[in-house]
Amino acid sequence: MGARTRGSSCRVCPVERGVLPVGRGVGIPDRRGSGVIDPRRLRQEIGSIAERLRRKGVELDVTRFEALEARRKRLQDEVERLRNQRRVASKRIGEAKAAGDDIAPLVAAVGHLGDDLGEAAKQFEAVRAELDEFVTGLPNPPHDSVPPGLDEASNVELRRWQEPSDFNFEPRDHVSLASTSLDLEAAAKIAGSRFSVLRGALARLQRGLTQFMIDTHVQEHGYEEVYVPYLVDRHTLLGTGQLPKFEDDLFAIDGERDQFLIPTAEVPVTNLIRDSILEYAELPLRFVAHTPCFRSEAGNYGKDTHGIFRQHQFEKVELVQIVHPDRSWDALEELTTHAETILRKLELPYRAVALCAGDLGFAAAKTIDLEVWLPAERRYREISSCSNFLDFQARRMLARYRNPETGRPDYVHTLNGSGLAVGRTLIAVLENYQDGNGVVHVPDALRGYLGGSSRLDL
RNA sequence: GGAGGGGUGGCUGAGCGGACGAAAGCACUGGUCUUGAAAACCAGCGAAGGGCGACCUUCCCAGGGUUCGAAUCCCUGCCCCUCCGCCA
Repeated sequence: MGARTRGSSCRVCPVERGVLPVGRGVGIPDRRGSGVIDPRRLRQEIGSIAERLRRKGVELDVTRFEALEARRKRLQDEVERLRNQRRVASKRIGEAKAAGDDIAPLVAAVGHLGDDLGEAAKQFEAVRAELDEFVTGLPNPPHDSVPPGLDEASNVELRRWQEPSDFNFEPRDHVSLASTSLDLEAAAKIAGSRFSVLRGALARLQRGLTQFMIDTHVQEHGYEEVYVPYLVDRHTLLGTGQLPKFEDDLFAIDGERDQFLIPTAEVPVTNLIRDSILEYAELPLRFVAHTPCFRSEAGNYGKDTHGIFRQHQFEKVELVQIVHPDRSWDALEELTTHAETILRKLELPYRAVALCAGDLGFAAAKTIDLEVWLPAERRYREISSCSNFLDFQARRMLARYRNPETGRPDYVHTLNGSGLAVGRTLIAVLENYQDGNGVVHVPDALRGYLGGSSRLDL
C-alpha cells in the first residue's frame, strides 16, 4: 500500500458514472440535494449570488445555468408525467386481475410507456448530472462582512496581542535552534522532501504541545475529545468540500481502495454528523481532535522550503463545532477565542486577520486567521484558520437538526479552526523563547508537560 | 482468510410481486381527564425534489436486471453482526 498524489485523470470518474458517486447513506445523500448553495436560492437569486461569487474571484456562468435549469424543468415534468401514467395503468391491471378479468388488452395498451419513459429518464438523468456537477463546483459565497480583495494583500488585521519579541541579538531560526534534534536529512532519506524527523526534547516538545492544547480545549472550553480515522473515502471529502475540485492536493491510496489520507481532522470529524438528524438539545456539538495531516501541496513547490513550516505531514489539533444556524456567527468568535487562548497561554505574540473574499477557502463563508510572530522571519505567519461554513457543508453532508418550532429538519451550521497547528507552534516556541545563547526556554504553561524542565535540551 | 445471518421511517421492528410510503411498539406533537404531573384514552406524526397552487414524482443500503407493475424475485458492490482462523 502506498500513497501518491492522484492525477487529474481520476477526476473523470464521476462524469463517467453519469452522476456523482452518491446516494442515500453514502456521502451526498441525494443528488438533488447535493447543492452547495441552496438550489432554490440559486434559481431565484442567481444574479446576486453571481455577484457575491465574483468577490471570491469566481465567475458564475449564468446563461449556462439557466439553460440547464430550463431543460431540467421540462424533462422532469415529462418524466413525472409518464411515471404517473404508468402507475395508474399498472394499478388498473392489478385490479382487473383481482376481479378475474382479462388483462391482456390493458397490458398491451401500456406497452410503449416503458420505452418512452426510459428515453425521457435517460435525458433527465444526464441534465441532472450536468447541473449537479455545475453546482457542487461552486464555492460558498463570502459573507457580507468579509473584506473585499482578491489576495492576501487585502486581508484586514483585526487585533494584535503583545508586541513582536524585541531581541537585542540576531534571532536564529527554528532549524538552527533545533540543531540535531531536527533531522531533515533522515526524513528525506526515508520519505523524501518536506517530511521531518524530530528527536529527543524536540519530539517531546511536540507531544507536550499537543497534550496541552487538547487538555485546554477539553477542560476549559468544553470540547469533547475524539479519535478518528486518518484515511477517509470519497464521499467524506465531498461532504466537507475538498472534492470534487481539489483532488490534487490530497494523497490518495494506491490500489483497490478509493481512500485518501486526511488533509485535516476537519474532514473526518465534521463528517461524524453526516446523514443525521440531531435533536435540538444536542446542539452545539464541540469536538477536538489531534491528527496528523497530509497534504501534497501541489502548486506550492518552492514555497517555504526551509525548515518545517510547510510539510507533507504535520500535526494539528482541530476544533469543530456543529451549531444551531442562529448561533454560528457567535460560535465563530468563540472558536477563534479558544484558539487564541492557546497562543496567550504560551505567551506568543500574534495577530488576528480577517481574510478577504479572494483569499477564502472553497467552502468558507468567512475566515479569521491567527498569525504568530516568527522572529527569524520578522513577520506574522499563519498558525490557525477559523471558519464559518454556514450550511454549505451541512447541505453536502445532509446534516440536520430537528427544528422544535416546525418539527421539521433544518440544516445545521458547521465551523472549524486549528487550535493550533502543532508543527508551526513548535517553530514559534523555538524562535520566541530563544535567549541569545542558543538556549530555548520552556513556556510556563508547558512545563508540566515536559517533566518540569525550564529549558529544552536540544 | 473461511462459514453463516443481516441492512426497512428519529429508534426498535413486521412485511417478502399489485390495494405498501410501508404493520406494531417507542419517541415526539396536540387534545380529553387532572389542582398539577404521571397513567389512561383520542388524534396527528418519515425524507428529498418539482409546482403559484390543487397536487405530482422519488426514496425500504447502493448500482444493474426481470416484470404491465419490485421493499418484495435475480446479479454485482458496499457495510454490519455471529462463529472459526490469524493478529497489535
